[in-house]
Amino acid sequence: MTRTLELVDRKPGERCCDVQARPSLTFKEAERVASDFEVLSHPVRLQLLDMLARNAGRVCVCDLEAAVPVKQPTVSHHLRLLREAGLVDAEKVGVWAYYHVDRERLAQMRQRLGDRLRDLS
Amino acid sequence: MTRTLELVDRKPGERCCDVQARPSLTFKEAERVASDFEVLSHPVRLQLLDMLARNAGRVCVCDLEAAVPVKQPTVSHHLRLLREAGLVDAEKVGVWAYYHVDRERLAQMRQRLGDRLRDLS
DNA sequence: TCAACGTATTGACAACTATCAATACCACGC
DNA sequence: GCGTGGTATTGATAGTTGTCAATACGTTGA
Repeated sequence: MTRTLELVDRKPGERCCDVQARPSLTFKEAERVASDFEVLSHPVRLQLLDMLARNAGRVCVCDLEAAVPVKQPTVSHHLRLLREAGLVDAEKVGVWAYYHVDRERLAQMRQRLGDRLRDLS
Repeated sequence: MTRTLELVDRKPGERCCDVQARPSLTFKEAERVASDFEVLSHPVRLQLLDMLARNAGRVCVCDLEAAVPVKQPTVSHHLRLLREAGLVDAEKVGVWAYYHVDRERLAQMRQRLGDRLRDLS
């Protein structure tokens, strides 16, 4: 509403618009939001998260490995990114590592992203 | 619930888990979702989208340029990615280009991502 | 102590992304 | 036509990310 454009009667060299639009999102805030989206922007990480979310308990790395089309070190790499983002956590039992989602952190992120998407719409 | 782990009585070489967890998300589906998240995973694109969403009408490129900490070709690059994702559209008026969000496409994406986030929680 | 096993890390490489200077393109007024 | 001004594209470069073979690490059973 702050923007009632008159698209006629403007010449090169003049202001293109009546009102200079301003961002309401600082770059720093945008960086924080972007990093949320970033961790979700890879298919393997989405598949891993999906498996962990659907399996109420814990899932062992070998099952995760079997479910995605990349090799073990790559799975480990993506699991690390998910851990660093706080979305999942791991527990070692004997030689095995069992992963599970951190439902609270995941809910927080979902809330943040939901809010942001709402603001954009 | 398909997963009632017994974390004891397992030895290396045996199955680590009772039930082999399976993904419910194919790699192809995951790729589609990931590409949605990807376009939102850069701070400059988020700032641009934010500006466009908040300004009911159209915003000219020079205002967008002034609002983000990158140079004109880079702004143009990010605007192109947003266009290719279908989230914004452009209109040329004289020498100027005015951008606006595609509310419908944005709403669709919001719906998709909302659904997906719900599934993950 | 040792060998076997599951997982994490390292290191190297390819692929991709972000960035900007230079330039092309196009509409405009003269 | 010509020059000017706004935007898009090109091309080059630097930085980042994804990938996997090789290896390290830690646990287990013998």
